[in-house]
Amino acid sequence: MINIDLIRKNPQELVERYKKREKDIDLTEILELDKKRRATQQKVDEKKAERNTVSGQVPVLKKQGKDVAPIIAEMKALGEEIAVLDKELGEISDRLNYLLMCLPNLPDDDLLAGGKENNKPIKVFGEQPKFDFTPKNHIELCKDLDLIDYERGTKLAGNGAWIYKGEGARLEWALLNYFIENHLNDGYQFILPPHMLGYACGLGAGQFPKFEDEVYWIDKKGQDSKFILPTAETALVNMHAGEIFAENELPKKYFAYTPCYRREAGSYRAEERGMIRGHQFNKVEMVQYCTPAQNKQAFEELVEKACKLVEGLGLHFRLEKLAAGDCSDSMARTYDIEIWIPSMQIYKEVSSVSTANDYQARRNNTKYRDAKTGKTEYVCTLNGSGLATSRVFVALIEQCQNADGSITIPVALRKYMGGQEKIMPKK
RNA sequence: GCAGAGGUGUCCGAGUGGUUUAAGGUGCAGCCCUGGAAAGGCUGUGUGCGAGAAAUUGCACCAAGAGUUCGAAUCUCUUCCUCUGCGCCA
Repeated sequence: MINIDLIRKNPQELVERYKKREKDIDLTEILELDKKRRATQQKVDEKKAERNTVSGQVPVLKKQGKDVAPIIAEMKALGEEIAVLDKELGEISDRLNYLLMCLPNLPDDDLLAGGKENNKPIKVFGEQPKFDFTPKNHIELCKDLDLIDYERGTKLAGNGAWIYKGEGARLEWALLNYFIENHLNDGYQFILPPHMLGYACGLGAGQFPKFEDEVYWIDKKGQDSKFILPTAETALVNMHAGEIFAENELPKKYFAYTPCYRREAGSYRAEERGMIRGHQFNKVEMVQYCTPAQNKQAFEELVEKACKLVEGLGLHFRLEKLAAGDCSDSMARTYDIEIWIPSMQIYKEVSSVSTANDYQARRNNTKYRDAKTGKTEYVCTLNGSGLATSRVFVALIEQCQNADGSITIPVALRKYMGGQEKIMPKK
């Protein structure tokens, strides 16, 4: 959520800043409603103040033997006036709040304007592998090595579902273990959150109302229902909703493993077969809560951690700074890690590291108490995948394949696979 | 899922319609006392939305929402959660 003071003070400047996101935002209704809300509240407050004082005197007057009937009648009329105004105030506030909840985050100043086309590679790690044989794509490899069963996955759960089996399951699990151990070593706290979350979590993370139709609802869509999380961020970023941290508790560093469940409605394309995009994929997610002063360093730390994980697998990838329009609506700044998929001749996102600044904290009311001033301020929340396994899996088996059809397991994963060095084709 | 008991501030806990600061304690902060500390004493002590240059001040908040009433922590309804017991458990 955007600080409404900023909107009051300089709406035109905000409109300009949103243009970097290629969004035309009209703030006039918000400004009008805000004015109206304050005026109405003032009226209601005055009338309530009157009712409080007058009603409070009733028992006193009664004791003195005075006739209170006229006062009660008067207050009844006043009460009806209050009810009308209160209802009006409620409607104004609801609408205003809804509009504020729909406003995207402000992009950080140093971001380039525009969309995807203005994303900027910052650093390239490793080199594109050269093959002196005809490399297979990951679907062929998974079938020949019997790692993934696509047909039966579809039989069980339809399009966009697959089954990890045998060494495939083991490789996936090894990746998760490798990530987890890394985060533990860096002092992050391991969280296994519930997968079914209440509506407030989606709203607090900034995913609702916009993405209400992109998640799976348990029962029915709506505020009194639950949805299955599309990323562990949704859970992690709401754990401290409504709480006030002491400044010395920050930064707070968490990571969680969960599958991520997404409808991905209408987003499939022919080239995204296999495990490039599925309704369920595994991910380890990192989240930090920190003060605004710690924000920059926390962001760099998360980027570095994500890079280190891919680097440790010896895979070729690049780090990209996203242009304002390509950052998701809740985020002020995002760096993507994109991994090389040889068969597609393209880099695909395996991690997205972002800071929301105080945008999410304002939505779910997460604060800290400044040690010097004693005042409460909103925290900053940051998140980064560390990492999403399904695409790392794809890149890994494609980049590490050999002429004989086997794949070489990265050294970092071997201890999670009983020391095994290669996965050999069956036959 | 059924039945009973609950949900009050940092925490403990009183409060079952009214003299309006939600008692009292505890914790925390400041001050007094002390050579220093403990004990003791005094003062202060939440969040949100408004008004005001500021001091200050209005409203709201006793799990959440709705209702009854001149007036609700207190009464009614709905929902959520916790505890105890029973039931269910692929």
